Amino acid sequence: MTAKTFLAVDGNSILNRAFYGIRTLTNREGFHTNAIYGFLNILFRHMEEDKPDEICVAFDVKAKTYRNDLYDGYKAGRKGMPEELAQQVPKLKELLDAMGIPRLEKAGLEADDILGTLSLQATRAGKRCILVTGDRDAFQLIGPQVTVKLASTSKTSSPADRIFDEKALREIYGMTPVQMIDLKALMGDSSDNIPGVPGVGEKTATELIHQFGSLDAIYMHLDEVKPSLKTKLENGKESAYLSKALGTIVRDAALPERDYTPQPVREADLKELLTQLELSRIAARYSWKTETTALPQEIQTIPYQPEKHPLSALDRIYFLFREGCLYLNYQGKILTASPQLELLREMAKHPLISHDIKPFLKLLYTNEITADVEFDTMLALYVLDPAEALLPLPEIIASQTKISCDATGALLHLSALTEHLRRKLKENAAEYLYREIELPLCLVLARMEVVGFRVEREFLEQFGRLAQKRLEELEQEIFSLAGKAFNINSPKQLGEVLFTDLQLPSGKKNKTGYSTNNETLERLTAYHPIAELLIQYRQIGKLKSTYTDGLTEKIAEDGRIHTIFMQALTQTGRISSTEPNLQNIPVRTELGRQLRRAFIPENGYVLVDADYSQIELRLLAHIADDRNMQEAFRNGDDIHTATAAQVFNLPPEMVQPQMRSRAKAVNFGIVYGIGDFSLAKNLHIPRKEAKQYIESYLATYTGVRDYMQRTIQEGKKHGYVETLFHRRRYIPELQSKNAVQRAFGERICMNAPIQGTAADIIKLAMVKVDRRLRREGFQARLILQIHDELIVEAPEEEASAVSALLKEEMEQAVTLSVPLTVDLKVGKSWFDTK
DNA sequence: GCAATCACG
DNA sequence: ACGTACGTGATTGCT
Repeated sequence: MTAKTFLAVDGNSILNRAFYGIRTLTNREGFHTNAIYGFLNILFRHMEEDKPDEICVAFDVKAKTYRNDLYDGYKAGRKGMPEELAQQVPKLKELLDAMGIPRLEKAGLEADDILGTLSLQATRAGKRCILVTGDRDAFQLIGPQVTVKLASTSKTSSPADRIFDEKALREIYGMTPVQMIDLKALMGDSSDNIPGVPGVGEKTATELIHQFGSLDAIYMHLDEVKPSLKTKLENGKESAYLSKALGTIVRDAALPERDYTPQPVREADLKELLTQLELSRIAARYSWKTETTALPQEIQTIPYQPEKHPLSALDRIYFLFREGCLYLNYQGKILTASPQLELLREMAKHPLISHDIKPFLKLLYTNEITADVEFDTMLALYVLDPAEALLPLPEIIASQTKISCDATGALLHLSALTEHLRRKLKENAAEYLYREIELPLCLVLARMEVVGFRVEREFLEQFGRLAQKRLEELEQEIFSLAGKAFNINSPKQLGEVLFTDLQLPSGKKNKTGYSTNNETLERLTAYHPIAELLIQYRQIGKLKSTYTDGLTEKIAEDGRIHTIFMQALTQTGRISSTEPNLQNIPVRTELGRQLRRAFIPENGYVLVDADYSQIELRLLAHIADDRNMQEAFRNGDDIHTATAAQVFNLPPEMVQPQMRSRAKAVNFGIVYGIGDFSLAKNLHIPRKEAKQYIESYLATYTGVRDYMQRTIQEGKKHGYVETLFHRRRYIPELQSKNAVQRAFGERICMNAPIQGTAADIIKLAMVKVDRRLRREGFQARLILQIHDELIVEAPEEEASAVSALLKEEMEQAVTLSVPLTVDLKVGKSWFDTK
């Protein structure tokens, strides 16, 4: 049986930290709640980290302590508690009582004396003791079974940085816990008005302790100290011993040894208190059904309703946030400023309008500032014409409003651009797409970026070392087969080795010479053993450079990778992921897939992975209105088998694996606007045969055939194609004089509405999933989207409820002529969600 | 800064 | 005669 864990919290110290560390927060009546909110979050965090068997929160009592009898200057000059904090203390005590958390206070004792005494009692009872405080004085209490955790309100520092034990003390200060008392006796502590020895600061005090070991020893060996210091020490002797008495935490106070096991929560009382204080985020941690709990105040999009709220232009803030610098249009004047907290809070009182607002939203989220987002011109333009959204702002303004301006002047014309885009959205019937999908999604993506994906650095590094070893072995074998050393990573040098030195049959050429890509190497395996080695070398080299090394560099202080989602980049409506790209982590090969073991959830959490099954083919069936294909999906058939059965005119049970895989290739190809040449290449079959497959396919799915014709016609007629939600893509290639370009344009006509509608749907699902997770008080949060797949990091106990929520919101996001189905997996790593 | 290569949906 | 399936991002070599 392992030792029990006892968690003792310095209530006053933590309350102070929380009060000064968290922005002002009040309920509607103006009662301050920031210290309570911060205190409870810190308490919860440590309870989750340490899972203590017993807990005690200690408070000071407003009374003289024996220290005031010793020295009437003790803590003199310290300001009294501000009223905003003082009012929160009794409420916090009520809350703790309702939560069943034991607390303790005793006249004449300070909270750290209670911690000192409790920690000694706990040690004697054979328990592990963890002290949570914001005060480094507690280091003197450290012992073999006693550790100190310094609390902070920031979520960024890792728990390990805040845990102090004997070893840490030795490494950081080179001292034992007891020596910390003497250190302070010498150097004093201005915050408690402890005098110490005048003229002796931290540096001298530390040297003295290191040299002599203790205060007593110093005074026994005063002659060994240089004269100037000796005088200071002699004069300050009384003060030093007084300081030592003041700075020594009491460990033998008369406290009854009672049971500090947490008691059952008094639900009704706690709920009432939290409702009164409007601490819905805290309430959300308790699994009540939320009939009355108000929505946590967060960043939200707000509608444009000029008839209801005739806002003047001055009510809104038009601004740009670029490279860490804020540019505001304030009453017609351009202000440049750094994003200071005060300014952010001031800005957040107004409806916000910007071009590319996501980086600013991340700033608000990290500083827990709430806001209303009214318009983002980049996102509006993106749904109207994705090719334009990333152009420099002055070019956008010029092309949209015929106003010419420079980069600074652009800010002055943001309102004109906004009004113009509002009209265009209406014209294109794209208001829903913009206001209910793209704009709210921006808030979701900002949060996902801030949260990040936890990664196990050790795993990646070990993987990298193994890869490096294997690469070196392969390199030697390759050089020996090639008969010389060369740069394997240079396609040019490799081509020379393969096609000149070794005289292997060259195949495809590219712009610069012979191709050495994987397809070529596969072909060469029939001629020379070097090909197989090169394939391996390339694969492992890729894993090492891009994934092992590349990802390790991107791990942030918090142990997580924070990708950036580009929301206005792709021409189809998909989002992309950069720095690093988390949407192309290997999965197709077994070796590469192992890397996913590095992607893990926070402790006590799991990953929930939900992916749409065949969403693009289902959308093809719906959009093309192909009754035959719809039938297969409605029956729940395996679509590739069903396709093979139809095309080869066989009953499904007679379909052979090779037939299914060919049907699968055709199904994929069709979505891209396939040609016989490419299908032939893909399947390694004669072009004629490929042509035959395509013809049979289109004869089977006549709805698809007609749709392909129709969408190309539409594209040529209007110059653009649209998704179900009216996301537009203009296709200038259709006007090209180059037949290859025109054919490309036609394939875009066929593919963009399908790929784009799939993007619209998963985006809508993300907005809905995120909204429900927060409304219903889950701790779970979205962390990644990979085109047809969502990954949520959820506390273990929420896993099943979150799975159900994901499935429901994703499958029901839209109603089509075919069902959408979602597959779910839960695991302790991304690898385990296969 | 481009081309080649390869990782993903 | 021509080139040949949609959408992305990161790394490497080379000019």
